[in-house]
Amino acid sequence: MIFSALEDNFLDNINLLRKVQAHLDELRKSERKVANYILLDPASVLQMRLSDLAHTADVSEPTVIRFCRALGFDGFQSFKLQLAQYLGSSGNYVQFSVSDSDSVADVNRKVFDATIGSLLNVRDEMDPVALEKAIAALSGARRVEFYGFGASGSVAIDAQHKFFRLQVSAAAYTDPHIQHMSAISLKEKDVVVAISQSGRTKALIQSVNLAREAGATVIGLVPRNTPLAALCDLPIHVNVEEVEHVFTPVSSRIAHLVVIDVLAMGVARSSSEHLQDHLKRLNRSLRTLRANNKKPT
Amino acid sequence: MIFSALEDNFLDNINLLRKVQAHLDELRKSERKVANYILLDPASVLQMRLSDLAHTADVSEPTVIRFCRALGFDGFQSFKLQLAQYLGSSGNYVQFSVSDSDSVADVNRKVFDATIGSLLNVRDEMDPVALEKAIAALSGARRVEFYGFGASGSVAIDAQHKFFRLQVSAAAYTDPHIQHMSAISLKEKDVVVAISQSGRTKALIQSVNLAREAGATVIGLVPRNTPLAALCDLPIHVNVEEVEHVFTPVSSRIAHLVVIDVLAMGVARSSSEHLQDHLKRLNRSLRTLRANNKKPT
DNA sequence: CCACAGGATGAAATGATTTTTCTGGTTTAA
DNA sequence: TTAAACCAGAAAAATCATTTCATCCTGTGG
Repeated sequence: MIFSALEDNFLDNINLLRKVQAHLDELRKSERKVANYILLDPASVLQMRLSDLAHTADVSEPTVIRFCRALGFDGFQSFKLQLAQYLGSSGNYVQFSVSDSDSVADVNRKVFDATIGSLLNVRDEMDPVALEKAIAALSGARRVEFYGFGASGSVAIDAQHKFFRLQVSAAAYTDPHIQHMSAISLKEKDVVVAISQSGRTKALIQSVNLAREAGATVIGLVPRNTPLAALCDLPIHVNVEEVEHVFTPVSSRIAHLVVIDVLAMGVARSSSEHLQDHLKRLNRSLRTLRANNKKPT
Repeated sequence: MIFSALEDNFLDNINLLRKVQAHLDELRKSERKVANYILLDPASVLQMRLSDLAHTADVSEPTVIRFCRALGFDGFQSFKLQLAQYLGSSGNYVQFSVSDSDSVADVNRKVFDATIGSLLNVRDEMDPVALEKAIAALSGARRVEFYGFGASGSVAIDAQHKFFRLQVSAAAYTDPHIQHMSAISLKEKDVVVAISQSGRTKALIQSVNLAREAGATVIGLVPRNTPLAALCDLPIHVNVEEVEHVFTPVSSRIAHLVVIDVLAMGVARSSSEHLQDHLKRLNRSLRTLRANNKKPT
């Protein structure tokens, strides 16, 4: 009972609809009608009064209230407010395409919102267990190499950057030959992070195979159900449904970057205070490369 | 009058609080009390009834209603719902710091949310006019070069990538010497995009100076009020307030990437159908580098 | 300096909507 | 088959938002 209460609380702020779904089977029959309608068209509920919803779901008004109470809310109003917040947080950021009539401000908004939408999706789809394993592997690694081509190449470089700062011996290779050469020289305590938006890049598959043969652990930032996902020791699934359209921005590389952030944060956390000292010193030394606030002459 | 109505409509779905702010001076004195309280602590309003808010703001209940109407809402309820949606969309994603007691799932959530929060901020702070000018400059450019160091280096590389696809002659330099050499060889129709998280990197300032002397147009993705911002022809301000803490992820580079996406989208839009053909062919040719769905042997 | 017009404000009445109570019906288990 | 528990809705009650209207300012012209 306590556990379920905690869980409720956890879900509360995350995903109301998921919570409704989860409670479906502990609801009474007619309350379930309400739940089903809400799941069907949550947005429309916002404009409704209690009696509207009751009528639409074909139940009486007290039933709707009992439904709200069953989910832990004070009443209908309080439920509606939560719903509004939830819809506000996830409803707005949708796939889109830019049309010619859009102003630059529109384009700006759409690109940002699409990116945010992707991030929200990826965030909720993330598998904490896979992350945990990956963080453990990275923390214990003797050496970490990041492989990627094209847009994922710059993700790899960025990742190298991040892990450098954590005093992890890191490299990023975006050239297939070098990748292969490096892969065959890996040892057991080494970790490879393979980054791919398609999950099917031939050269990368080959690098991963070589790395595994050499005994290294391979973490993959790849879409689910792809050849690369099947090949990695520790696949981290990053699924960004991208409409295949020239005017759709590619936000999957951004999702990848954020996942790298999560991994880096995890590694940093699991490391010693010694590292934190190091990071402070690093920040200080970077400052000498900067000009101060005076207008340059 | 029509214009203002349009503008209202525009702001409606974007940022309720900003809308309240904008209407401040056309409100009556006591209505303004309501507005001020709401701006002060919007979240608390959600739990309040009409009479609570009236009492807290030290006005009568009809006044609160008149305030809501003045903003174009049906009444108090409808205002509260909008507010809930707005707070849901931007309120949740706040700065944070990871603590030792956090689970990996928590870390994941926090890192994503912080990133999303930054993006929302940057999105709303973006100056469409600056963007428009930058897009115009890029569209007309003979050659585009991206300069950046460190984390901004990988942003530069990513940008080059993106613009390559648009058949723009693009280069990315992350080495100061090469930057300088390239900068002095630029011509008038060339464009440099200088990317910096700090806005004060000495070497980058120098490169920008050289590029300007050579006659090139310099676009800057830089924080406001920094030496680099002052130096660029077309500064695009990207302000990510980052708490200076080792365990805070650096999300400004992600904001930069999204801004690059916006620029690329803008350039793509303003270009010919010929380009769109090109992009389709490009996608097809990339496909040959990929394995198909069969499990690799 | 006063009187008056006009708008701004709040008290109280009104009306809408939510919530509670209670009763009739239905299932379940002995 | 019957009692017990449970479920659902009608109607009453309570709550809360909205409207009406009277009052109070504020500023202006006499």
